[in-house]
Amino acid sequence: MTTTVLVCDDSPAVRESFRKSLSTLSEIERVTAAGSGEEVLARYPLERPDVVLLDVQMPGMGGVEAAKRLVSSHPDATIVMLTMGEDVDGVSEAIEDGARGYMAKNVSVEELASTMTLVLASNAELPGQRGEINRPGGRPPVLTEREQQVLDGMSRGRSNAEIGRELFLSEDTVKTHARRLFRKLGASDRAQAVAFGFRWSFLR
Amino acid sequence: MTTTVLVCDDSPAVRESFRKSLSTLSEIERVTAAGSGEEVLARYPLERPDVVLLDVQMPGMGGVEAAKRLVSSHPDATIVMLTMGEDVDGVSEAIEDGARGYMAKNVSVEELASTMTLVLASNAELPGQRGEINRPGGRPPVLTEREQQVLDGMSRGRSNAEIGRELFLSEDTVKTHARRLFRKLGASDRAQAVAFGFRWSFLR
DNA sequence: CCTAAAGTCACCCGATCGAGTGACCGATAT
DNA sequence: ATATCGGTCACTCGATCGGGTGACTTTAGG
Repeated sequence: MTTTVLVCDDSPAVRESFRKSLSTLSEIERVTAAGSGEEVLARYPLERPDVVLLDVQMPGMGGVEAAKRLVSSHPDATIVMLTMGEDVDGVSEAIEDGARGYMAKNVSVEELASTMTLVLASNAELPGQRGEINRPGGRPPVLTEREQQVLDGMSRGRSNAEIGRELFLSEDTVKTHARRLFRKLGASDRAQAVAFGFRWSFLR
Repeated sequence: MTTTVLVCDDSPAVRESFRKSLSTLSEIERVTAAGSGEEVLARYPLERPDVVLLDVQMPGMGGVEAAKRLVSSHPDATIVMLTMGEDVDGVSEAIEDGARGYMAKNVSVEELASTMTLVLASNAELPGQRGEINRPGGRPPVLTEREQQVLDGMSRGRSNAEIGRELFLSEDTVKTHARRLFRKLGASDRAQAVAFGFRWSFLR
């Protein structure tokens, strides 16, 4: 399954503890560790772990803030909060912001295993394969020929004017198709449109 | 193999003739037809045929000009020029511009078959799989962590300022990483950078 | 029959981008 | 010992982008 986990806690002891426990689980392929919320935000896009275990209380950016920012930049991130026990308020806030669950730091290996299984199972409700996960929700949008041609031009680094020249259209017309394309894909700019184009297999 | 061919000739009779002949070849999956150079340029990005058969002499945009424009926008296109026999000058010009070969319009089915086999075989010298073909030449560039993070942000539709906020960097710093990223990928803007990101598997 | 969708083109406007340049720092390589 | 590379930040400038709006036409659908 190549399941990877990113553990974040300011205490090296806790990180090592989780790393060791997680390594004993057969479904976990790789475990990496971070010591701060900032580090999590920096590493997430590089490692793209399947699950992030995030301590609630940390110096600097707390786990709740880190969860919030992580969710806003990566809505598909799977986050499980770690708590010592008494910060119920922070946990519930993080869960409202998108964390999938919580767990006490002093869990047994058995509890850890069942929690991870549960979280990964709920992941399995999603399309499943990596690459499917990044797809925006809902059914694939239907693009017109023009929209596909414009998207294709964008992916080749062409400006709207250049695309117009290639397709024998005015730049303004290209912009109209581009605007409709963005709406259909839910993209905010051409870079994101190209990304969605690949994820929906409009581009190769 | 799902090999597809796009035939372009201003004469419907010639188009139909090639369509029929090509259909008898087992390695050809699908044949589509166009009646002008403009149509070829418009349809290519939509159909992405494996081979384009292009008549040299056509009203409006000639086959040579069409080949030139097609190659400039799609360097990986495989083009075979079709000639009645006397336009050697145009054929050689098209070949210099990127066409893979030429063929007389009155070829027998056997000659057609051997030419297609040859062209498809020389295609096989390339990486092979669709999706590999679109990769820029050379070895995959080595991106730094920052460059990957910036690329990731771009694929999510973030502006440079937003990426800066996510990574705790100034917008100017993000722009510097973006510029270096473009250089390494050979991209002219963020949309193309994202496209290359997917093709090099930096993005998913 | 009329509406909706797609295609075409135009004008305005503020935000963003990308190029170019220069600079300082630390680590690594030569 | 010095050069290179990656990371950081700043400033300028012209080009491009994306939003908003409106309008005309054709085709398809209800």
